[in-house]
Amino acid sequence: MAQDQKTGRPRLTDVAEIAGVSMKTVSNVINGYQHVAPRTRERVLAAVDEVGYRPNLSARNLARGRSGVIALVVPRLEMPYFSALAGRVIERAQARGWFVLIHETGWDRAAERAALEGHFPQRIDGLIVSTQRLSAEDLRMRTDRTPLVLLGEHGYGDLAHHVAIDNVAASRTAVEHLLDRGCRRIAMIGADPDDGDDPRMRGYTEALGHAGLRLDRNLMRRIESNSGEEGERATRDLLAQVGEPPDGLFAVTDWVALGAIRALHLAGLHVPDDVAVVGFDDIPYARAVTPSLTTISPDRTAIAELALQMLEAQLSGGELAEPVDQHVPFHLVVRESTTGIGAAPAEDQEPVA
Amino acid sequence: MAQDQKTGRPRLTDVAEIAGVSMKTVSNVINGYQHVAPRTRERVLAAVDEVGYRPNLSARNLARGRSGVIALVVPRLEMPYFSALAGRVIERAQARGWFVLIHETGWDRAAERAALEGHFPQRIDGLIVSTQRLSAEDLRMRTDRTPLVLLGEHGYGDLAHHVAIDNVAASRTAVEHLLDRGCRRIAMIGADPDDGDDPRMRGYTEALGHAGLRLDRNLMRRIESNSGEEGERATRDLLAQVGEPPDGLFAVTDWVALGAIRALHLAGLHVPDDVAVVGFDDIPYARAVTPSLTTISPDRTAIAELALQMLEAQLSGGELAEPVDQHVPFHLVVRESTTGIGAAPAEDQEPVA
DNA sequence: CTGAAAGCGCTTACAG
DNA sequence: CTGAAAGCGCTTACAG
Repeated sequence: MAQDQKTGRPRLTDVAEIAGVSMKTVSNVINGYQHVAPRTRERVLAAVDEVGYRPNLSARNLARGRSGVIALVVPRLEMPYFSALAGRVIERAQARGWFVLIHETGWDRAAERAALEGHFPQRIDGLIVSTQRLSAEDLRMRTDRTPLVLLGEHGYGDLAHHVAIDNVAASRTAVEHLLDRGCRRIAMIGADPDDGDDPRMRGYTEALGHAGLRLDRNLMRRIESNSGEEGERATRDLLAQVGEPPDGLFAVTDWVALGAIRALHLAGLHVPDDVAVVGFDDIPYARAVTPSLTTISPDRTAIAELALQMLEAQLSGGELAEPVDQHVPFHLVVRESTTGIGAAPAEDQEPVA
Repeated sequence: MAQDQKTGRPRLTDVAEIAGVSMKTVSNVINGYQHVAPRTRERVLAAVDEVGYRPNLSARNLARGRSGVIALVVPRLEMPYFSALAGRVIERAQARGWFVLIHETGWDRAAERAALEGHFPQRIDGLIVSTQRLSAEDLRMRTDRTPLVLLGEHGYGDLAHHVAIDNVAASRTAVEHLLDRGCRRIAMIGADPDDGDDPRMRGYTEALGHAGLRLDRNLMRRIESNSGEEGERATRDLLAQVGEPPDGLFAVTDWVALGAIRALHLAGLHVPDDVAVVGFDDIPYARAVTPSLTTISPDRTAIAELALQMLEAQLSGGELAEPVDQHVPFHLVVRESTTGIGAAPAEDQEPVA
């Protein structure tokens, strides 16, 4: 049997020869095009199986005028939320024969804008950007026409495709859980009380409102960045300034929550007996720390899958080609930081390194 | 100016035309081949700059008979050690125009062996496997000839290329640090006392030996997997069985250390005042938890870079083509779990999500 | 519903 | 040191 000259692997031609059809027909079958006689299709598939044929993606992409590469832009891959997200994006992309070019911006605004303009070391077919600093203006200014999907807290109306959980509902759920546990003085670390557009702030406000509690600005703290250090600082400041400590605390991210817990700890407060804490993101550590962290868990697989579908749609001009804002599911994971140590068992049953 | 028919991007031909040379010459310059007249090279580079030329990797790989893809095989990407490693491998691969196909085995032995045999959804040019369960026999049985580099604790002599830190020296360093802090009853969680080949066990043994301390088998605990849960269980068992608790504890991984700390905590022991703890890996969480974790930090960038170099060498039949076992640097990061809370400040200065 | 042929943008012997 | 030409393995109008 004739084979790939350089690699010894079967080629489309080999399959065609065995099946007794032309290359075009094999191509049609492999790419799932219509109008192939059922019997022909079967013969082709049998031949594919027989020789173990796998398409050469370089050749395919070259012929199609595509690179077969999409870029995923994140602040820093090493951070748990983004590595977990990247894992799912890579997985869903692989299922489509795409590779993912990971690109880190380091939270740099200019780097994020450059990414929007498609400035990558190689040509890409699509772009997924997970970041918070972009403005609507940045999007309007964009000249590059590479298909784009935005992830992250904020949507941009019809300026760009966007996938996220319903952050308002998720925050409300988190705060309602604290209310259910009997908390009445609930602090919020990491949202801007003056930003009416901040979805996590709105969820917090709504939950307290529904419970008939008044907002206490002394219990809300802005932070410079979603870091543990900032969470710790903001919580320490809060404790120093309010007479009576809060009995519940909602942090914008798990990492901020870990910092907040550290501050509570150093102030001699017990979690959750003195202060119950809820985070956001469900990073792997959330279940490994003591106390393990109650948090909002977004469906990352759904985020990745939907983002990839949106890219595909833009490439083919299909249904999802027009910018849309879509929500994916989330759920609250209840752990020790709101129920008490020992009440919920440690969950991490998988070996880890 | 003529351009890529389908994408509008400049091609090699365009550069050649502008520079007034043949495609071959441009190719020589771009690929850094010898014997191009300096003035010709300059003209070509100027033309490359002028049009912003970037090679089409699909075309290059097709012509070269390569896929431009290497596979990275890990148990689970989401686990911090592996995501951090993957980040570095992706980075070093990108620098060479390679893409990384991430492949998860879920700690399944059969999946690991299948990976060794090159069973991937697409053709790959090289294989990096980070896992612990492979045996020398698995390696000898291997029929696939794809260039391979192994990562992880164990080397395999001349059976395969291998990159790692010196695990014996690293463990010794960890335990010596505990000795320096005055610990005399040092527990080891996660090594097999009966496995003389276990490098982390050997480092532990050597350090105690040098200090003139005798080994106490009651202080050594095997675990089923490197999970927090197992670390917690083993530590709880240890505390229940020894009369006097240890004053120091060395865990095979950070995640195991987090579990151990949880057990100590629940037993009413204070870290580090009652028991000082050292982990291994320096996962991002190590610096975020309370107390932050003293640990061994392997140079992951060096691991990734060396692994890529070894793959390149095998592909080109160069110097590193013969299987070698190479070490990369590590260092001890001293944090609160051995020095006390507040003694070392929280380090995470970067915003995280 | 299927075939024959051109073309995607590179690299690489082969010549000079 | 450089050029002209074939070839990598696909896809895709174009014909039938």
